[in-house]
Amino acid sequence: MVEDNAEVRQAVKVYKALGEPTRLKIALLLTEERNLCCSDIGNKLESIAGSTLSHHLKQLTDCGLLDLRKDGTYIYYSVNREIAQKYAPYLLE
Amino acid sequence: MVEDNAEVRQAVKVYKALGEPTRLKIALLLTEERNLCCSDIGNKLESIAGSTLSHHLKQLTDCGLLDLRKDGTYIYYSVNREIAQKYAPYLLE
DNA sequence: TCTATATTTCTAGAAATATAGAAATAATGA
DNA sequence: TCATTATTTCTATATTTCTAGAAATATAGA
Repeated sequence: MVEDNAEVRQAVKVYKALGEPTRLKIALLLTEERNLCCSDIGNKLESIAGSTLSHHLKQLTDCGLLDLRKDGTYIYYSVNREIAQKYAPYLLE
Repeated sequence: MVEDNAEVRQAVKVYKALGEPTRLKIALLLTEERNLCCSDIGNKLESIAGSTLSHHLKQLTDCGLLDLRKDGTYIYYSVNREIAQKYAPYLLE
């Protein structure tokens, strides 16, 4: 029987986060270019409300796939390569 | 900019399929044990309606993650290792 | 302090998804 | 043919998710 442990629960969260077009694009974007802030990301996507973007970034960080670094008013995001490597190395190709 | 090509769309589908606890468990189950039929899978999960299981299996096969082989009344499922390897090798560990 | 900018939280509507019962379809064997 | 079993499709309902506007919070600089 398949266990329902913390690792499986994290896997579900990671895959749920990546299973949405905008979020997968954000993840791919951040593997190409590290340390983008929220508004940089918004500018690279087409017409997305800040609140929507914030919602997506929260899911990507909550599952551990993105790390963030605060610098003044800005928050810079990058892909956590360990988590990406574990669950979705496709992102890193 | 991140392209919105067929590969990215398949990735979204695969991750969406895996981003739900029951479906991830089914995928993990089928990497442990190949060629289970619908009702075998149902018996290994706790209390799930046949129609619900059918719905989940459809998503897993539609995205290419599961292969199926019909034999009489039964349909045997197994993980497509190429797709799993590409998008979620975590399944194969 | 005042202003501007970045980001989040709150809220709500619209769309998508999960679930299961009932009916339908398909295949087998008596 | 009839009964049985496996699976899917149809339908409805409950829940979740996506989206964005408005308001709130946080930081920096004038």
